Amino acid sequence: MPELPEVETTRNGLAPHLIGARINKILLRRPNLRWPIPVEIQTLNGQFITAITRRAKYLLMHTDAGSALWHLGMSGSLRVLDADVQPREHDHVDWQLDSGKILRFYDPRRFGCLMFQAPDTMHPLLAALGPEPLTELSSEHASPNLPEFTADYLYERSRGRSQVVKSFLMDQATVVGVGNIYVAESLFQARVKPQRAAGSLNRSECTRLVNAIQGILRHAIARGGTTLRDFINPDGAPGYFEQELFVYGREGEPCKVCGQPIKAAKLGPRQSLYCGKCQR
DNA sequence: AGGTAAACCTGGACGC
DNA sequence: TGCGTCCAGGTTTACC
Repeated sequence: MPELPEVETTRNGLAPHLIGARINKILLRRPNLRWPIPVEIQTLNGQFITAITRRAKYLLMHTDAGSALWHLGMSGSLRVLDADVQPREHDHVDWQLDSGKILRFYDPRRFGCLMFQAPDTMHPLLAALGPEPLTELSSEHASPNLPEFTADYLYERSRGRSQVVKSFLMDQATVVGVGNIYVAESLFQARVKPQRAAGSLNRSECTRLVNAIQGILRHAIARGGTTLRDFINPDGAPGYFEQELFVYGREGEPCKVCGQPIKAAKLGPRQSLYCGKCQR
């Protein structure tokens, strides 16, 4: 489901409810999501949540005794509810808080995860991630020696790569947070065809791509993310960015810039939407 | 080492 | 109405 803007929207919605709250009980309705939920997660019982941060598409909830590391996968969502709200099917995890609220994780496809990160360590899942695209939102959990996400960085990193630029940008080792929606929108705005080889990008195209990725992610965050199917923020509101999509989900519809029908191609296993006239 | 395919899951949309 | 097929916002793992 969620790309960086949806995870950031979730973080923004959760923070006022969670920061300073005490975790009274962690209820697991099943032992595993994508992976087994480690028993150490119960270390967080009785702890106070001191901060909630995001690294790539992961959310981290911190306490003095360690941190919870969440990923929402394709269909996961986190909401804060009154404690008497009955769980639905696929409501897999509840945290009961001293405020009388519960933090509830819902994830039908179970591609999400809940892991434990010990104090002053970095979970292996975070180790190979590339730079954050938005410097103003870069978390302190990124390795200090990561490069900045700039046109120079993108240009140098793409040299010699035969991989299509769309897959290259979705690779979380290149830049984090960009998934299938926002890569399509960014490539459109930068006027770059998704099937181009990454190594064929010139400096000016790298500049356009960095600007497009940053601008679109910022704009989507300001809109509360994109709601397709069932994304809602922790307070139950949808995102409003889908009204501003130029190519994603618009196969056959006229390009909002030139009027040509939007095309679809399979790149790797995934659908890629683009305009054959505007993107070169 | 880089690149690709398969794997993990469920639910909804579609065609017959 | 029912069943089979395909598709979906992600990422790891196993292979060439």
